[in-house]
Amino acid sequence: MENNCNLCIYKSLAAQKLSEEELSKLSISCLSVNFKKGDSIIKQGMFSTNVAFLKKGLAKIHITGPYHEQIVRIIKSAKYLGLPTTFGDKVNQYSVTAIDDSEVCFIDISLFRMLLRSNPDFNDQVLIELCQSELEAYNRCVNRTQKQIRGKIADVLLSFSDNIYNSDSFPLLLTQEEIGNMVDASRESVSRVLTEFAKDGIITVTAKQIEIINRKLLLLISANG
Amino acid sequence: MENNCNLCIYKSLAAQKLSEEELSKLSISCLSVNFKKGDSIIKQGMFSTNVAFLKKGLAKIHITGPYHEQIVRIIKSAKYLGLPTTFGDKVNQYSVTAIDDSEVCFIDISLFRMLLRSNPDFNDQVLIELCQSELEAYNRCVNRTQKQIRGKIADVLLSFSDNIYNSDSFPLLLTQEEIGNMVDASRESVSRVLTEFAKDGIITVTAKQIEIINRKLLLLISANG
DNA sequence: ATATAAATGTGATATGGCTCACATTATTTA
DNA sequence: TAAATAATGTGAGCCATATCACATTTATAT
Repeated sequence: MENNCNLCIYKSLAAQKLSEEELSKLSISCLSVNFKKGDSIIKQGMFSTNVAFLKKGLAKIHITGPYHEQIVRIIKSAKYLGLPTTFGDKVNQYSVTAIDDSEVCFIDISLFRMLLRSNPDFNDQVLIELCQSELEAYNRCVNRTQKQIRGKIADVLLSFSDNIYNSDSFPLLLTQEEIGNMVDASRESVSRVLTEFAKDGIITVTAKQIEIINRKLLLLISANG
Repeated sequence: MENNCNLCIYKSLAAQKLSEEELSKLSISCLSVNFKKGDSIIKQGMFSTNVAFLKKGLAKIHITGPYHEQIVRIIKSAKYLGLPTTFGDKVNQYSVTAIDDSEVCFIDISLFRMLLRSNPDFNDQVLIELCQSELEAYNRCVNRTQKQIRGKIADVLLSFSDNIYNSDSFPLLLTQEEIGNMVDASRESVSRVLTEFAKDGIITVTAKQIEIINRKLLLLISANG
C-alpha cells in the first residue's frame, strides 16, 4: 500500500516537527502494518532493524524475567515503541505485543538517523521523549517495589483511566494474569483485590468493562500503598 | 579555576567525538566542582539548569518513594549523571549523591544543546547512552522485583565487582541500609544475608572491604534467585 | 580520650501475599 | 452446539521477609 506520511494524521510529537520534504522521504522508508490483539510486534532476542511507531492502538512492552514475564509499560498511540531497543542494542532487549488492534509504522533506521541529523527540532523532541520515558521507568519501578498489592492495582486502574482512556469507564484488555505481571502479583491476588474493590463500591466490573465509582478512595489507596 | 576541556582526560564517550574547537567552547561553559562522600550533587524537586557529568568518583541516583528512599542506580565516572532529569523535566525528578569523593562538571544546558546540534556524532552517542540506560533500568527493575533477597544481593556484589571496581576485592561504600534501598530489602535482611554468605565462604568481609571468594556460587545464587 | 551517634548483628514474632487445590464461568474451536 | 480451553473466584496453609527489640560494634564529634 502506498504510504503518505505528509497526509497521515497520526504523527508523533517529534514527527510534527518534520518538513514536507522530510515527510516525503519518510513515506518511502516507512512501512505500515496492522496487528490484531495479541499479535507480537517486536520480539525480544531478535535483531532490531527498524524504528517502530505505534500509529493506532495499544501495546505492551514486556521482558522475560527470571521467573515470569513482566509488563514494563503500556504504550498508547501515537508514540514510538522501540527507540531504546533499536538504538541501544543490535538485538531487541524487550518484546512488544499488541493488546488491542493496532497499526504500526516500521521506519528504516538509517533514514531515522538521517532525520535526527537534518532536523534539530525533531532530534530534540526524540531526546526529550527518551529522557521522560526513563524518568517514568524509574518511578514505575519505585511504585512497583514499594507499594503493596492494593496500592499497585489502584495505580494501574487510575493509569488506565487517566493516561490511556481519559474516562472513568474503560475496557480491561488485559487478563488478571497480565495485570499481575504489571504489578508483580499473582493472578489470584489480583482477582481478590479486584473483587474486594467491587464489594467496597470503589469500582464496577461488568464483563471486561471497568468503571471507577469512587475515585477519591482509589486515589487514597494508591497513595497509602 | 581555569577549565580546559581540551586537555581533560576524563571525557565521556560522547565528548570524545567533539572537535578541538567545540571543546574550547565547552571549557567556557563548564564548571568543575568537587564533592565529598555523602554530598548532594543533584536534589530531587529543585530546578535543573545544568547537565551534570561525573568526571571522577562514584555516585548514586535515588528517588524518594512512598515508604523509603530507593537507590535507582550507581554511576561510575566518566558518565553523565543527569541527562534524563535535565532534559526530561524542568524540575529534577531524582537526587544524585556522591558515594565517594567525586568531581562533577556542570555544563550549561544551552551549550550542550548547541553541541548536540552541531556535532552529529556527539548527538548519536548521547542518544545511544540514553537508550542503553533505559534498557538497563528495565532489567534492573525486573530483577529487583522478581528475585529474592539472596539473589538480589548476589547481583549487587557482582555488579560492584564487574562493573565498578573490576576486581574481586572492593570497598563497600554503601551502608547495609543503602544496599537494602537498592534491592528493596530491610537493613536486617541485608545483614543476615551478608553474614550468611561469609559463613558459607562465598565472600569475606573485613571492615568495609568485600572479597568475592566463590564467584561461581555467587553467580549461581544470582541466577536462581 | 570520652561521649554520642550511627551502623551492624541476631533472635522472636507477625503478616502479606504466594502456592496449591478445586469450582465456576467465559471464550474458542471443531 | 458441544467439547475443549482459557480465565476467574475463593478457601487453606505456608513461607520469605518485615518488624520489633535489644546487644554490640564502629564512626564521629566534643
